[in-house]
Amino acid sequence: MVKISDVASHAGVSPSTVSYVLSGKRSISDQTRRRVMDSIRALGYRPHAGARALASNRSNVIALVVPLRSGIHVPIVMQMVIGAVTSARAYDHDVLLLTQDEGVDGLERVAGSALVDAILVMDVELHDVRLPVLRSLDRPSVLIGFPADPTGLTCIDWDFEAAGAACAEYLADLGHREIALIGAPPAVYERGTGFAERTKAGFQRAAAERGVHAVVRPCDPDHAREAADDLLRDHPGLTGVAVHNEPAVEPLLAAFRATGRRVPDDLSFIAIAPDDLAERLDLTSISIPAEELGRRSVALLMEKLDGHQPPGATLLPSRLVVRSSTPAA
Amino acid sequence: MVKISDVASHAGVSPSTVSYVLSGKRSISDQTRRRVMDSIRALGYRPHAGARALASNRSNVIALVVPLRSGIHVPIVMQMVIGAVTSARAYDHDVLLLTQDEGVDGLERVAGSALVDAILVMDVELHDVRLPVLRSLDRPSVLIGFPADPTGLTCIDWDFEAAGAACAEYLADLGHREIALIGAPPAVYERGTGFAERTKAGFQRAAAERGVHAVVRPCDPDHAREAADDLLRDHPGLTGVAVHNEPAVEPLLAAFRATGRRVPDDLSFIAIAPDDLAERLDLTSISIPAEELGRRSVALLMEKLDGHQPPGATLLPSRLVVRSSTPAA
DNA sequence: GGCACTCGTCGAAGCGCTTCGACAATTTTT
DNA sequence: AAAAATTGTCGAAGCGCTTCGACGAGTGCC
Repeated sequence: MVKISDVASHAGVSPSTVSYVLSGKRSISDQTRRRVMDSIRALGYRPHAGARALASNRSNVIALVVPLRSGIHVPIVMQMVIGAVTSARAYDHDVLLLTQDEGVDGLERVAGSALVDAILVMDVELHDVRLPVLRSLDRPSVLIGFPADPTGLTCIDWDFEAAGAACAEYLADLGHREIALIGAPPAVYERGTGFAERTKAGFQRAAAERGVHAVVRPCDPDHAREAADDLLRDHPGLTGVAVHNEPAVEPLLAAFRATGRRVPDDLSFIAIAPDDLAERLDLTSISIPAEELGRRSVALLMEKLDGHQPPGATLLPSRLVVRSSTPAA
Repeated sequence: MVKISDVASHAGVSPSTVSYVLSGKRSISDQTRRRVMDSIRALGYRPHAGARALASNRSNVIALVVPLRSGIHVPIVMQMVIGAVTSARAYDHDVLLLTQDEGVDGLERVAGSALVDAILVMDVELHDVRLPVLRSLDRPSVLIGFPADPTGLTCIDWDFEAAGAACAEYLADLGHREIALIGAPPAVYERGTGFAERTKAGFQRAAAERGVHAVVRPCDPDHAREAADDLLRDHPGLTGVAVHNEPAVEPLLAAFRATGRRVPDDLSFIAIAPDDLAERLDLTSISIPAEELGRRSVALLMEKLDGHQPPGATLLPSRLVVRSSTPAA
């Protein structure tokens, strides 16, 4: 293994000079810098990560805690992971993967042993047991999702309130007077992940502002037909539907079509869903930028590592993409 | 931060003794061990990962390279990842996530800097550019998937040959005389990932052995209807179908039903697919144990880290689960 | 009773890097 | 022209751990 002292001899300087060339923490003459860089390349030198971590008290690794629960949409998680890893690399950091079932111990382990410099937690719940630990840890963290009490924490999430509102506004602008939001399965509302409630609130607020009649109904993907039938029975004038429930999107489309409604002629259909799904089905949608969320969360983490204090709450706007499940404006 | 010398003073022993208690590399009296363990708990001591890596030349971290390509089934990847991470933790190791687009440089970086002790590569292709690097690296690696030339490498994958054969045999045993394997999109065969070919080979071999007429047809999920129509037109006597193409499973089912065939009465349908999909659609299937593949690959890696030489090739058997898309035996 | 072992523990060296203080040489300020 | 500040480099200390050799105390054997 080639070490820093090898590079130093080869370049005719001291090891500390090599270190300063690499870190840029002290000024180095151009000539010296070039000689050192040449030696590094010539010898194929790579700093030893452990030695570096020991001496600098920085591992340049962040932990990423991924959810395991069923009911989450795996491709979205994966996109966020990809975004986070890619972004971390851009900041010259690596990503250590933790699963949620390592729980509180896992966090304490990787933080306590200085394996990682910071922690990114995906899929935070309203009353997450990890919150107190994250607050007490000596390493910065960023949460994806908002807990009930985000005091002292840095959180980021999609702006579901705005997404819900955008659905209602768009449907209202199309001239619909009676619209519905079909949401997550009842269990999700009960677990209180928060996002389902926020979409609903936005939808209802915007509908009220526009003077449009709005109903909200949870929906289990396995009972899409039932949901569609119920809605149409109770609200015969229903002509605009927003769906915030990925697995239920296709069943719901099928269910509405089965009642004889044509989309978009008789029914405007808009989905809050990732782009790939919406594209495949050619649905007007509120896109959920998963990869960007991964990237942005890492950016926040890096700010904290740099000693800055980013805003405690970040809401990522989504944008409405018109496709063919709503009439052309 | 509490360090090993703090524990040592607290327990009234030398630091080296604490280290030996932790590593078990020298015998320690029960009494001393207990005192040391008590001090560790009392002080909340955690060995510094970097210091440990530096002194022991072992980071206790393995790299996991995940694929990014489109066309791979994300939930399966995630399951393998989960299996790998969980298993690694059982061996007291952590997992560093690399994306495939870090490529060769990424491997050299994490290996060269001693960030990781070993490397697990998912989704290896027939003529993968990373193969020479992996061979030349000074750290052990395990590949998930088989390249054209696996010399000097340790590889593991599902046994698709056996899966294909099992399909043909099962269909033959049910009495079908004319059967079909509907495979991956043409592009997959062209890329030469190998697994598609192996399934096909097993299917054809077993069919020949049973004296059953077998056809194989690639299939793009977006053209399922076409595939079904073609097959039925060219082979009117077709009564047994195996599908090795997850996204196409549902479209194909729909397509066959649209032709008037009832499953399983007129047509036996068997899928090579992960359990969750097969369960949801209640299909007889060859299950693909993704999480187990993750676990087993880590087990192989650990063997190599222990200085053993595991077999160069491991094929993971899959098992046939009868559900209601084939007639009860 | 002496010799050869084993057992349990300790001290010290060293893993490869960063960083602090020092210092000579140069540049800027007065 | 002298004093002060800046620049570029070096040496040495030290980050927290593992591991090697040493050694005293106990054990078994002839």
